[in-house]
Amino acid sequence: MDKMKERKLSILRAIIQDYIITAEPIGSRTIAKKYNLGVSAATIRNEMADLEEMGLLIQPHTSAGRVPSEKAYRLYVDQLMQIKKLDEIVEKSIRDSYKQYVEQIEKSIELTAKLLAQLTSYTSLVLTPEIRSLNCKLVQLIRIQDERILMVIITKENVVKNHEIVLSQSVEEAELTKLTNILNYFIKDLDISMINSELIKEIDQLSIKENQFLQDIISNLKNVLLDSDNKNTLYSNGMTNLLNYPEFNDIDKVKHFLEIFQEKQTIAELLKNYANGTHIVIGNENTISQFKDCSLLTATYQFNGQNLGTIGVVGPIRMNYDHVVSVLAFLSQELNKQINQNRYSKNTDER
Amino acid sequence: MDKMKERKLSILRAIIQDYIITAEPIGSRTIAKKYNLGVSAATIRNEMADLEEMGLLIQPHTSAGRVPSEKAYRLYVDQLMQIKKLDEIVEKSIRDSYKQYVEQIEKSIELTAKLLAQLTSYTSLVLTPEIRSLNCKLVQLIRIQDERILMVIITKENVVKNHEIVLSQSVEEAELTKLTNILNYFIKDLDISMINSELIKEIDQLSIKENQFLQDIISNLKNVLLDSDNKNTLYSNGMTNLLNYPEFNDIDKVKHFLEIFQEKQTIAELLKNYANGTHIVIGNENTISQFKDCSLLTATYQFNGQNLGTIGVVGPIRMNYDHVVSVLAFLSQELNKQINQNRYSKNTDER
DNA sequence: CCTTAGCACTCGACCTTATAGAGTGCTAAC
DNA sequence: GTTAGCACTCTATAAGGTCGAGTGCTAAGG
Repeated sequence: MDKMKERKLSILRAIIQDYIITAEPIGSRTIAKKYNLGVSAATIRNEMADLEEMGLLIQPHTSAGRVPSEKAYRLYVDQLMQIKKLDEIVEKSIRDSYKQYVEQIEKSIELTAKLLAQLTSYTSLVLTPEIRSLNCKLVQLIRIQDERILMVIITKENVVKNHEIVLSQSVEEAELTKLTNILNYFIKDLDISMINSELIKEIDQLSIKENQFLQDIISNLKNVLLDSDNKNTLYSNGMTNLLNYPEFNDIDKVKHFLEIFQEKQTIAELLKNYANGTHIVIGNENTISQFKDCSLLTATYQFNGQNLGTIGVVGPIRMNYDHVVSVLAFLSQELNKQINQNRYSKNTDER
Repeated sequence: MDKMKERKLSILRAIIQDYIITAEPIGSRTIAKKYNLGVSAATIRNEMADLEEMGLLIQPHTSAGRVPSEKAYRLYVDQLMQIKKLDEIVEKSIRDSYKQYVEQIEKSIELTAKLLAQLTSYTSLVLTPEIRSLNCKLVQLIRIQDERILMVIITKENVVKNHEIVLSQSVEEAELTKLTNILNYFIKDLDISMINSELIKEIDQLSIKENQFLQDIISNLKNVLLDSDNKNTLYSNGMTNLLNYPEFNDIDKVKHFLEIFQEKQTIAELLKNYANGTHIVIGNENTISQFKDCSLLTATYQFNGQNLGTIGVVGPIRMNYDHVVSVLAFLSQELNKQINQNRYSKNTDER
């Protein structure tokens, strides 16, 4: 009984692996010949009929071979696949490419998107850290012109964010310096959630005008940190990679798929649902209609143990899951190293 | 003689305008019926034969109608087309959308890309200002950590640019403030080309350490202003729009076309060739192979009379030239207003 | 001499039909 | 339980046929 089941699984695995490569329905003969399972095509045929009954295989039509169902892929990724380590040479070359961007988070993240697409031949999705999840290290106010000022926010993770503010009245250079100092005195190392009205009260001893400025600025700061416009952005690469796969031979499908990439915010929102651990989302398990014909694999990267963002790959359901999982694991690990190295040294021990 | 030529041109215009809409070879009957030229199909047939001999029309095969050649489009845009003003209502709604981003150059430019794509149903290309062409108003140095500092550059046009610098040794807060002041004293209102070694000599009276910092910073500043990595970036919108047109029904064409959009720098370089006035580049007149099947229309936007960047539209050769020209003209004009308004008021009168 | 109606001709688009072959399910023998 | 054999199914591909839009040419008319 168990042995039989074993054989069924072997056959299923063979079919899936073959289909991932060929994208064409697999017949019993093919399996019997290519994979040495020690049984004849007829036996395999019987097993395949069983597997079909179990909802794991689908026959496009009577006289065609069989194709794995989404349920089969689910089974495959949960139980059947064996993840291999990446090639040493590949790993080395990846590490080398990261080296050129040491300490440059943004660049490293962008690179990750490029590498993901290159290494998998699918489409990569990489979410940048959401600034609300970070901790302010420093806020600098710079006078642009009259009542327009630039607010530069630097987080502990050394992520930099600019934001222009228009105040209700003109501000002088000296005043701004003072405001910057006050702001930093209170804000330094604070979590966003602690920047609240109490803070404003604490600084009531300032002149009315300065107080007004500060309120303006703080409300802007909160907006930057919390608002939609400044949410995490998405890097994506290799959109055209998918056009190489026969499942995207249909122009309408391509259009439907590419359109979602015009609205990157939607994808960003989606990825945020997978903000911890790794996920494999197959076909109709996807909530976004554009991804119903695709599979999405995700992993995350961290700073100081805290999740910063999600990296992922979209491809056809007939995806090389083993390989993508390896690539994601390795890249997320390298990106972690890249972000975390040397950062504990001085300023970030307290908390 | 001249009258005959007149009729030929009318027929050609009719064919082109019809083909722009239908994308199908036009027969003599169609022209005779749809466009009241007062002559019979037979006459038109004769004229069409002439036009073909002149290289202005092409017959896909013997028993098909005729299609305009690229030469015909060239003639059309040079002599035949009549540009109409945009609809008042449309113009108003465009102006309204700009209003939300008053004084925010970057946002306004992004909006322009979006509007261009929406209004034309083609793909838009919008180049941001190249910072080298701008004039520094202010440079602010912010200490991130140890020897890492952030350089924020603000130009007269209020374009903001960040750049991280790693110095050869650690720097203190106070030192950095001093350096910022020195830098600004010299740099203010200077054209990039004037930030040179002479400047460095002028400040030789500083301590060796500070001098070293300053040299580091200035060389970095020059890099930002001149280097490839900081060249103008490209906004693009409506890439999928083109998939609606029958000339892009071929997956391979789509792939070929979309691939160039992965390498935006190439397109940016291309657009820089059209940095003044308006241009219409038809089909094989394009230097980029990906655009050989397309036409590219460009215009520019200015600050204080100086060209800042290029805006453009790519679409099928069978493009609605009249309309695109109108849209480009209007948007470039509105973008100009948006950028130039209120900016002369205070700081930018000298020069 | 230019214009136009008439007509035979051309050729791709599309539909129909025929054929080949991959793959199946079933049966009977091992 | 496994396997060889075989009739059957169904798609993909090719081949042939028809239709119609559009042409070029000719000859008649203003």
